[in-house]
Amino acid sequence: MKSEPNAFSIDDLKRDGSTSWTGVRNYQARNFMRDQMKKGDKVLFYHSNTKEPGVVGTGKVSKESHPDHTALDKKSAYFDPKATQDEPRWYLVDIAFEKKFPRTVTLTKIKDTPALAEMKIVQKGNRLSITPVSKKEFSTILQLARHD
DNA sequence: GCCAACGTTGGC
DNA sequence: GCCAACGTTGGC
Repeated sequence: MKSEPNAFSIDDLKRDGSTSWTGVRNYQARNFMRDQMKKGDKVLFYHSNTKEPGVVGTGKVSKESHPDHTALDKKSAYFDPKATQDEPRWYLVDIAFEKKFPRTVTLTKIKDTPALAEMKIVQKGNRLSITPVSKKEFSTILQLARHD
């Protein structure tokens, strides 16, 4: 799951303990949260649009799919006039903090790691903010977080 | 700040 | 239903 650290960083998640993943307004990303992500599933927390983009830690799904209330809030930057109480249109999951890596597993590092060549994040033009990660990829990232 | 790669919108 | 125009993402 990508987040811009300016908006919400791994440190924010650590501070808050958990968060509702608000603001996703892309159908594919929404569908992953609504249909695929189950309680207890682990997630990689990725910092995008920053000096050193990469995976900075892990979290886990603490609450499965429920409506993203910010879509109904006129004052929210994420307000969507097409969303209603009955048809919320946008869904999210809650993510609990697990750990922050001692160092970032950078996008550069990921690109240099053959075992991670299939990760969606390194594939050309992939701008999706939420993408599935295989168990193998997940454990490879954890290893890279421990040593080079 | 640039720009490639998308996704969405809306006229037709 | 097509597709041009527009907006956004996100690495560099």
